[in-house]
Amino acid sequence: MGATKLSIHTREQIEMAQFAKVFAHPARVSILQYIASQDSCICGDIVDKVGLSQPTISQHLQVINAAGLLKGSFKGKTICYCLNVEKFRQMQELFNSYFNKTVASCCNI
Amino acid sequence: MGATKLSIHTREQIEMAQFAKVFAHPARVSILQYIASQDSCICGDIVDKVGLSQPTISQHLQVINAAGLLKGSFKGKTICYCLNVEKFRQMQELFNSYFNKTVASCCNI
DNA sequence: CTTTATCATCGTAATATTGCAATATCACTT
DNA sequence: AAGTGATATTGCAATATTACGATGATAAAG
Repeated sequence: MGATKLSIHTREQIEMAQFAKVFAHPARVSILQYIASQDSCICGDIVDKVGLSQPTISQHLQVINAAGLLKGSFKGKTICYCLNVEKFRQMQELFNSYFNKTVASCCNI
Repeated sequence: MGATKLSIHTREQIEMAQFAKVFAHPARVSILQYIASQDSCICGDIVDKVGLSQPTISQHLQVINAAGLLKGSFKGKTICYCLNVEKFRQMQELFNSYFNKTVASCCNI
């Protein structure tokens, strides 16, 4: 065993986990910060900025992209990585909604 | 090789990742929802509710606890797992702050 | 003091993640 | 067509995570 049991969880719980996984590594937190901080979505600079090798950055970008949080043109010499702001906002809503629901009632010891 | 490089990241990025890791597994999302939904912080029922073995639930609880999100009396027959609402709110603030900062400026393609 | 119920811990197997070197790909230039 | 620069893919080693059975610890009940 070692693989996550998905069948016992709800679609919402799995979705939360998938989004959270994006931020569950400091490199990806850093990458997203950098992408958003640049008006002109520079790409290869992420490698220099974050301090990991190019293949490793590429791998992290795939994880972020798989969650639908990236947007832009992915072909050509200079690839433009942009934030998918719409998706990002949706995710923010999901987190906030979950957080607010969770903080509902609790025994106060 | 396998372990996360921590030295190249900021304290904030690492903190974000640590909190996000809590929600990066559907079982922990489910556990937190359950704990918060019960006024009386019942404990062993989590095992029945979530559908994983008792040791596995215990392991997940440790991860949540390590992030400081749990509170209560941890001794005796009936252990009372409660949400650390204060810490939870702090975390929510951290996420919201990060999200809002990140959605700042981006090329619009 | 023994039993019982409730959790935690240990040990272990299966799988996933992280990171990099080497290599491939792909578009543009010359 | 060959070269160049930028990114993706592959393959591998090291480590982390997930899950569970077995066992240990502890408090309440008998």
